[in-house]
Amino acid sequence: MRMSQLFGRTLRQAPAEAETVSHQLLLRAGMIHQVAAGVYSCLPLAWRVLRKIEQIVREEMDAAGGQELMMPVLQPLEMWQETGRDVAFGENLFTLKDRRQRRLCLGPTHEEVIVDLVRRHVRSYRDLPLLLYQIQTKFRDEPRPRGGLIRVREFTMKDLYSFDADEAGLEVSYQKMMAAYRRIFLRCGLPTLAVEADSGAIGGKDSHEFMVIADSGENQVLHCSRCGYAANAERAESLKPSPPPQDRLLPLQEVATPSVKTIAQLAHFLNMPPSRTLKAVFYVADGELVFVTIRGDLEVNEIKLKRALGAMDVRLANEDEVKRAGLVAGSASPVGLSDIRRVADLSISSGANFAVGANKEGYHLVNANYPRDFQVDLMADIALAEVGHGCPKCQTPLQGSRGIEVGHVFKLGTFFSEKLGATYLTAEGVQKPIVMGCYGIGIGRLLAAAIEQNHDNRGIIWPAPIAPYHFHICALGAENPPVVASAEELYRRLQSSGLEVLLDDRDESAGVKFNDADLLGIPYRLVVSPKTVANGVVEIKERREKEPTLVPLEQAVDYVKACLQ
RNA sequence: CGGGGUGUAGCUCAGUUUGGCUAGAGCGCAUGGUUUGGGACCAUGAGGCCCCCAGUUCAAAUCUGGGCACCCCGACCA
Repeated sequence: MRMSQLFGRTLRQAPAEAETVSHQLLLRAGMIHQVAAGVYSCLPLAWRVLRKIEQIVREEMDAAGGQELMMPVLQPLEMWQETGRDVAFGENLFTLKDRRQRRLCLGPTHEEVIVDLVRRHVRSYRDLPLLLYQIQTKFRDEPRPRGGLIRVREFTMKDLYSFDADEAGLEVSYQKMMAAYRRIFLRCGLPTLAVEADSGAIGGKDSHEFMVIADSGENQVLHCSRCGYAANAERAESLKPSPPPQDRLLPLQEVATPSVKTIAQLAHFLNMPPSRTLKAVFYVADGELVFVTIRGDLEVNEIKLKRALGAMDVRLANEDEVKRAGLVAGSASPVGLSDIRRVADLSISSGANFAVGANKEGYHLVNANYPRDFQVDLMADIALAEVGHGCPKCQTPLQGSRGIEVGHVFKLGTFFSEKLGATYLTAEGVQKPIVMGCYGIGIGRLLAAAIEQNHDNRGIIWPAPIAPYHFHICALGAENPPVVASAEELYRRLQSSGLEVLLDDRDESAGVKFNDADLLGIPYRLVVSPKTVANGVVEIKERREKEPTLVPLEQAVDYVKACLQ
């Protein structure tokens, strides 16, 4: 490709709306253009990268036994009503009506469609296992698109679905995919961390996210440097710090605590650490007010709470709802309460003689102990794991990082096959639901993550396997006939050797060409100038390196080919 | 949905507080010339629905009301 012909223009300054590095560089390199919030056009350079990533993904999916197919974006809403996921997705689902007023949606994912397809074709255990995938556009009306290609409303995703006869089969498929994912990200030049993840309302037991560690990541990841435990903070377990030991249980006692509202104030007022207090937090779970109690030094993890309650939707209660339930915010506790659902974190039984609210404005109780002084309806781990807590496996303090989720694998179990009647006959002639898994990779997000991970202050540094071109020839002196002739010949020779080459044949100064080359981040830069022509050499520099190598012109093609090995 | 912010040339931004002549700068773009190893220089030029609608006024980029879009934080995100 000739730079003089390439569609897209580089920018010296990044548009003001871009904040994350990948977003800025994609805009400055002229690779993407925003059409609406979370909706982008990809210009030729970006499209080449996306196709390369897709191809790597495709090869690995095929190698793992996957079969590629293609399903529609446009889907009848009825299918979603059958599984109840129209409600689960809620506003995130783009819906529309056709001319006959039939309701449709733009697929945010394809479980419904593929299960509908598979149930018509799979009859017997002999038809299993099956691994089917597509690389397809998805639509999700995200509440807040952000970070350029990091979080968008229309995006390309590879989604593979596994169909097995039983849990053991699912485990095999799951491990195959985990291994394939590792290879994919490795081939794309991206170090990733597989972390335990929340599987959501639908998912089964196991789920892993593949995280690219980057400061711009949206996810908090906790990991243990000793045993390798790693989990999304949404789901991580941890050993909490121990509160001061208590010799014996003391009698419950009321104390006046004028204008004490927060845990910090209470701890200060009573001169005890927050870990000797219990805090009350009020949530609304699927419309029902829930009273949540947790040790004062810990935070509630809403996702764990949601899972513990088996709720579709959990949110903090507002002031009104709290008042109407007769609760005293700032002085609430489960002591003496019974007409409301009470949930507690396991931490309330680690420690003793807690300070809690008296359910009376201006008063608290000291020496509250579970279960002596109060009961709960549900006790579970609903605490947010934090950096510094102990690793649940080996007790080492957990470390934290930010991560970009580029892949996610789930064990779905039989949720969809049961809802939609996807069954098979066992060798014994028994009808059973198919056991499913699903496995996604965001192609565009992977591109963005690759930039987040591979750049310097001059621009992008593409990992070679996904670079839009491998070689970038800078012809310095576009009006100098020997230089032009030499650059053109080099360009032809590289191309006819099957190499992907970008030729900067523009009438621009050396500075402009070098800066653009650094910005675009092609792995190897080849300089042809009056000097190199006079010496019969070409100057070859790796994007990551500082110093170039001089290579005799006649050896250039061989040298360059060897670079790619 | 809550909080904050921004909409003026392709990009970055001034001008809006205190209404007033033909709306500006830098970069980019076009043409010509001089340059050519890290974003060169000179000259000339093109380019504007000042986000939209309504209002106030002799007069609105500027004031008022309403709307829209985009960005950031949070909520949310099988």
